[in-house]
Amino acid sequence: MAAMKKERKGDAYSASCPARLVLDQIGDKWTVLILGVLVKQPTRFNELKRRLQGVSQKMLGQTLKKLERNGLVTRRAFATVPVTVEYAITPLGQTLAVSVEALRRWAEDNIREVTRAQASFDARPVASLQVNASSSDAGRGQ
Amino acid sequence: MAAMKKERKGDAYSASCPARLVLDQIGDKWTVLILGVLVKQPTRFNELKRRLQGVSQKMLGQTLKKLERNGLVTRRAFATVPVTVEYAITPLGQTLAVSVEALRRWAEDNIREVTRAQASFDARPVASLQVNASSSDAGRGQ
DNA sequence: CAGAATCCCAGCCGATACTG
DNA sequence: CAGTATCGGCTGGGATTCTG
Repeated sequence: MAAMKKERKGDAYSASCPARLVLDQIGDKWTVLILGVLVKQPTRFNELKRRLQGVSQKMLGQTLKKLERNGLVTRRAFATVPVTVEYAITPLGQTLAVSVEALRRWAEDNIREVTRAQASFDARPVASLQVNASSSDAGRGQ
Repeated sequence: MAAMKKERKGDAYSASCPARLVLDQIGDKWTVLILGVLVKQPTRFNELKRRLQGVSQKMLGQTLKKLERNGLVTRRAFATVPVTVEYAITPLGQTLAVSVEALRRWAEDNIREVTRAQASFDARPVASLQVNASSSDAGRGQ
């Protein structure tokens, strides 16, 4: 019981690092957006679906369940005529949302510079790549 | 494999939000770990591979190239006998690393609470679901 | 040593259909 | 309204092989 899990060599880094936990949670396509809505106010399922244009029921439900399981959002069901369910962010979820917000700010502050770097990268000659190619091919780098 | 730029109406939310940019960059399996190594000191390819136990050459090279393209790391090649290549984090990359570090701290600070939430979630009765009856479950009301 | 190219599987995610 | 279940495409990513 007191024994700690010794990690396998292959997955060691990932599994042992708590950072994995966060990235597995927010790394997907919708979590951050959902959090972004819920941090403002509690929201019902379909309302959420409406706000996150493009999300499927499956992914919305799946992501919400994951968030709920991790204690980041709560689910409250009301026994109204057509069932009503409201999702709300938890205090724990709010603290996460803050860190995520920092990331979003970073993106907004630096998107210009990143875009510039990309353009610069894409524009360069790709030196030291096949010089005597079989066919005359300028091979545009990815 | 080829990177195609294609606008789709379904991805509008994602594409328009700069937050997507960050998550697309750090949401993968290795970026954060690579950044974690490079933020301490410049590192060669195989040294990097050694530190990130479990990464494949493909993913390491791919991820490094993406980081380089986004201006987060630099690549310097030395014309030594067996070629030597050193990767280093850029100032821009360092600012990102700071935000990522915040996320990592969040994870470390809250992993206990998340784990507890998960256990609590997994232990609850799940009303109106068929019982598989493999072993008696003490339904803890929540 | 550094990296590109290929094969292939697991999982994410969307579209659709069904339930309560 | 609020989900769940299933099928299928796409892609992330690991193992392997080849080059300079």
